[in-house]
Amino acid sequence: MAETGEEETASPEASGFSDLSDSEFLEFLDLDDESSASVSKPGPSELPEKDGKSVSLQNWKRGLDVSSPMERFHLKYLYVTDLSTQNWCELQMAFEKELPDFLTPEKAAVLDTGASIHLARELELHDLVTVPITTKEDNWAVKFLNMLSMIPTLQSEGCIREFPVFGEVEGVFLVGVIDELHYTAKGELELAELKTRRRPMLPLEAQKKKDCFQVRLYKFIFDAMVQGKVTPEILIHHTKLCPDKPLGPSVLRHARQGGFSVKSLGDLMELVFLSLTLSDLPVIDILKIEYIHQETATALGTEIVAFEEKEMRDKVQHYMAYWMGHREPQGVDVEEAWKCRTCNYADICEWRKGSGVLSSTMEPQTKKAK
DNA sequence: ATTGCTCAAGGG
Repeated sequence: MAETGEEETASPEASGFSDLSDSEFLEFLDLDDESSASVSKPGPSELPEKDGKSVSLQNWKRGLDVSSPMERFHLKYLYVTDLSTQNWCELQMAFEKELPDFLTPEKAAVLDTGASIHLARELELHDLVTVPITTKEDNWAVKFLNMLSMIPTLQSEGCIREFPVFGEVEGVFLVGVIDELHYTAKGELELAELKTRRRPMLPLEAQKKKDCFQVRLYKFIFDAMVQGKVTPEILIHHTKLCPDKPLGPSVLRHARQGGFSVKSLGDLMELVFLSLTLSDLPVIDILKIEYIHQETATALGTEIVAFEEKEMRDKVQHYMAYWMGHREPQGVDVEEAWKCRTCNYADICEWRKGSGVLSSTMEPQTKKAK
């Protein structure tokens, strides 16, 4: 299985030895956080609100007019986990998108351990090969090549891990990765999502809710893909990929080694589309979440999740209304205010002050005029 | 140039 490795082409003096060998195994995935230091924040802080008149003088160049979060954050698409984070707390997710996140070391360590466990599981099934890439086209090409190698495995009822999914949902393009797909003894296609936990305890209800939402969304997107609803045109429209842009040499080499004679990204997209729709892949029958303890790998619990498409779609629609700029972001309900205790943005968040608890107790007798 | 723009999930 191929894994993309970023290559610095921007700095001319580093052109010599920056290549990663394309057969390098990924032994350490520790991403250096130093790159986040150079994030330039497009200051959304100083928008002059003026007097409410529509600022729609069409030829004002800069986006002074109101824009959706998708535009403000310069997003062409969202990750599935963006929406599950949004399920946890919409405001926290919004803060994370606009401020470079400052994870505490403890939190980072838990995430890191989780990532390692997931990587170890993936390595049980196949080796990883690093393919140097320089463009987003290369990156998607590698993703497609991985899919092309996994689909036949799935078709012959094998087990695959880290399967990419993408598609348009409620007008917004979503990109994600399914942990694992396999068939049960009864021949049903089962999605298995692994969640590792720092403490050997069952997850709280709020955690389960979020995880259930995540796997339902995966099924929704995967099903749409095998049903031919996700076309190359839709993909290109949202991602602005250039199907004719030449692919990097390492990607082309990797494709050839995989037995795919493709010249362009467009070729690959067609191939993936055909493979997805002509392989007789079923929709996902069963959604399963497994919780295990990080340190001991002890099983903590297994959830079989009902699809409940209607509820899931209503939720997505509500979330997308935020992303499209149709409504303001919301914080958690009072009964979930405990989430704020571990939130990095609690001190700059205005939600708790303005919501429920106070406003109801602060107007005691104004209504009792009889 | 008026310039540009994404590896997803990782856990609570």
